Amino acid sequence: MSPTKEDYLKILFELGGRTEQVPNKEIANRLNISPPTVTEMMNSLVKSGWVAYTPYKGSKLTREGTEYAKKLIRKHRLWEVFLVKHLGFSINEVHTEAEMLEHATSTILADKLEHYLDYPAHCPHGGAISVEHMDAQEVRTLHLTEAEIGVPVRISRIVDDEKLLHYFKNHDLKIGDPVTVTDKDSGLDLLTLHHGTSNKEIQISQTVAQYLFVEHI
Amino acid sequence: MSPTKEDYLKILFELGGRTEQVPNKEIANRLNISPPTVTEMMNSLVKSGWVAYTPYKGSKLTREGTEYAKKLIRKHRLWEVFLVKHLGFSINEVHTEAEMLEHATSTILADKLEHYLDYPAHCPHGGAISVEHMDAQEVRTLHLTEAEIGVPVRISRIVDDEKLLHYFKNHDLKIGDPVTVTDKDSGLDLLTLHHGTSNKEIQISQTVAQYLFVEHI
DNA sequence: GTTTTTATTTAGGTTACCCTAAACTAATGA
DNA sequence: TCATTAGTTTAGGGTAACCTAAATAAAAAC
Ligand SMILES: [Mn+2]
Ligand SMILES: [Mn+2]
Ligand SMILES: [Mn+2]
Ligand SMILES: [Mn+2]
Repeated sequence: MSPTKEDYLKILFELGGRTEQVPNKEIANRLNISPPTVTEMMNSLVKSGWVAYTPYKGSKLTREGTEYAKKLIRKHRLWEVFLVKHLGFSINEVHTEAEMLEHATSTILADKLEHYLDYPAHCPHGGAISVEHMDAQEVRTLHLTEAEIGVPVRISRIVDDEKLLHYFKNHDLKIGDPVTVTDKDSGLDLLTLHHGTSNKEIQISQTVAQYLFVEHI
Repeated sequence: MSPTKEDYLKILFELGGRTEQVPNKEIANRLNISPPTVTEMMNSLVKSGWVAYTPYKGSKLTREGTEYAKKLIRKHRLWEVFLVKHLGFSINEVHTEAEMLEHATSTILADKLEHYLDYPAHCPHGGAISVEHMDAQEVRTLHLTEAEIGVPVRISRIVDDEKLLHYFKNHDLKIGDPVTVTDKDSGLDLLTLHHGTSNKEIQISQTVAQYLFVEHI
């Protein structure tokens, strides 16, 4: 498996490809490549058994594809922990580094690294590290946009994208913070929430709020 | 620069390409690729300024090529130190892992890793890590085959190749050991040496002894 | 229920990195 | 010096991973 193909599987996983069919365009957007390239690659991934692809509908990961993606994400997150905890990188910097290291990591290396890090449960962005816990986290957490108004929740995960991380930092939102959604305005694409620790009112875009995951307290 | 091209530069460096012209065949042998592929790649490396190539004669690294190779080797060796000292890999295992990690390492990452490791002077195989010390080590050390008979020397570096490391381990030779060459037989390709610590006599092949570096005590 | 728009695929093309077979150059040695 | 051999290059070809332009299918709008 080439780094390129590994990244396709990972993106597919992140876009919900283990349960739903992901349209080509979403993959193309995420990876900044042209749609025909995605079609071509999906056919190739089908041939090697990682993906089930229905023309004009989209792609789903096979069981093998899902397993592969999870293992890759585990490596990615282990490196992130190492980079932040031991090398002193900031949370916003680690994604790019881990994006490369993940492809250069054997299973043995990942195992030894995990042992060395003392089996951390989450990456700096709140993502579950162990392959077994990834599904559980998926079930337990919900997008901030899905949280009911008035029900207190806790921020548990932030999708690790450079721009998003900056946006959330600028709005003083971080993992562990207790928040309560007080208003959702779809027309203005605005989500208003009450921030538990600072006791302040924060307004963020609903589009961006999709990438903030919370769980019930 | 692709991992492939980076490895070409590194091999060129290891084969003496910063001072002498390295013939295509040697590169082809080392990388297990066909000679025509090497010709093609050398032309490409010339175009980007890393290599000076004389058809039918061989390739030399330019100043820029040499610098690039050294930086890559530094990354390789830093990872080796990390893998052995912190993750508990054996000296024989680390080369393959580092061979991949080196290409996934930004300068910032290398710098932070070096700091974290507390600026080690050598990799587990005795190779100098700092770019400044690489040249000095090159000047100071000599191939075991070049050591004069009767003059005591110390093993300071072993070329990190899986098979070679096994060979040396099987013959109870490791970095730091004081040895004295007692006989060299070119016909039989044999080199006899007296091992200072164990007080035993050891016989190894001269071909292989080329990959053992020593310095005067 | 057409028409228009959007998404996807097909067709054809490029570059990087690999190959084998054949031609050629350079070194060796009779 | 001329023939053999070893090393290198040229010629031609393949796959992976990208692209644009054009054709086609599906969804949305009228
Ligand atoms: Mn990646
Ligand atoms: Mn993360
Ligand atoms: Mn390498
Ligand atoms: Mn080494």
